Amino acid sequence: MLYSYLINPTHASHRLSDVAARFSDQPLQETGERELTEAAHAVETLTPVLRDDVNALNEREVYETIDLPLAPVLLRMEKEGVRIDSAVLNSMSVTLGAEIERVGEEIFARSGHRFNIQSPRQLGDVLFNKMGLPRPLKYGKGKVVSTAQDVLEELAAHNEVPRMVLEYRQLAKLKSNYVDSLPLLADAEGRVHTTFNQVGTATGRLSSTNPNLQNIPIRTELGREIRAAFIAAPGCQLLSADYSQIELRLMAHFSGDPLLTQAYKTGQDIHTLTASEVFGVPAGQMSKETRNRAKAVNFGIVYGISPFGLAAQLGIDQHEARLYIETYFERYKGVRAFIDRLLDETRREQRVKTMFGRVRPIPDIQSRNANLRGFAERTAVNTPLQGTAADLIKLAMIRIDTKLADRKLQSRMTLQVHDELLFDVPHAEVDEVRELVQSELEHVIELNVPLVADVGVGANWRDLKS
DNA sequence: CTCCTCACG
DNA sequence: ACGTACGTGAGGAGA
Repeated sequence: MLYSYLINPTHASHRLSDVAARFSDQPLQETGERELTEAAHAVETLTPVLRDDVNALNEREVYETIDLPLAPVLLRMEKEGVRIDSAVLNSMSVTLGAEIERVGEEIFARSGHRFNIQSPRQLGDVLFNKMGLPRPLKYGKGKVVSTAQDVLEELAAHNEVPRMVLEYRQLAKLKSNYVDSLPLLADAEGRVHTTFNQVGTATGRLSSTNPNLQNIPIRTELGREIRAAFIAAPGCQLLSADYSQIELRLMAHFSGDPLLTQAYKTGQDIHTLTASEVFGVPAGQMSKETRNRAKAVNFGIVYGISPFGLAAQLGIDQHEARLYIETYFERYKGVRAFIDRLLDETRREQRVKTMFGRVRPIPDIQSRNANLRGFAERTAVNTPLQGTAADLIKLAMIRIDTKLADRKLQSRMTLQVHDELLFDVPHAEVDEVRELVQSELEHVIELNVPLVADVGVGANWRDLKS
């Protein structure tokens, strides 16, 4: 919100916003005199308007203590870049290309048709018309029958082709999005330089473009191979520090819920606790599966839970999901009370705020359209959590940047991935910087529960050891 | 250009 | 009855 009022095209003239967009996305060396003149004019014209907006929304605090001092930090991170091993990626490209070819031929053979697997329209035609696989009931609404992941996973029970399509898609995605594109963007030192957009999200998070370095794979083994190609600078180690469950800890802090607060104060496993409370399974004899279902419930709380969403996530029916949610709120009474208060305030004010006063308008909270209102309510719950987490890591980044400079350290902060920071750290500085970064993250502000940051160090972004 | 899909937190 | 989990960005298809 802050930045949407700062630079958002919808709030400025198209001409000026175009200039601002072009300017912000371009290296200074490649910016000509004419563009600089236009940019200067844009700044001169926009400044008084935007300053008034910031004042009107009482966003001076968040602007002056967080977003303004963060800007030069982000600039340094962009210029520093992240080192990649292009040889590793180029070799992966060859392997992936062969795999894609092989799986593609297999799909053609098993389905009995040759078609463009990457076309959802052609794929849907083959699966549902030509092969006669069961059309998903709930996804028949649009023009094209959905062939999204969850649909194909359902179909995998009936036929082997959907599973092969999912594999094909995974391989194609990794190849085109990361393996083939990143080496093209590396500079002479093998470093890639993202652009952080500080003024593009609704919650106050950063985003990362050209390339997006905030969505580098990690969740699958094959994806993690790509992370291994992100390597330390010569003479350095990579150091990564990430917050543990910061949004749920903020829920504990904001709500003051006794059970949640006590759990974090005593270092309990929160997903195991939720599983015991909601599913009634004793912590001692709990399966991974049960804990994972509880983890989905906890995620749901942060997202602004709904029976529909939880049901879809867990693959259960909505009535069962509703029971889980009711049980959750009976156990975590303070969480329910907090959400009730928050929604009341949002209905009155038609906006939510983060801990540092970052504002997001939620006009749809008053809508007579239940669908829009539902969106608005979930947004109202999620934004203070996601947005405050964004405030906190930004503040920590500013302080870390200052301390690294004050102590004349050669370590460099290179990336932010929402709840994680990445650094290039000379071997001799590892112990000191590990301590510095962890401490700044964990003590960035005092809450009524501890903030916990985990730190890992290694030669690449995949093989980190605490 | 929009839509679909899927990578991340 | 309806129908979405919150927040992003990128590549490919198809118009």
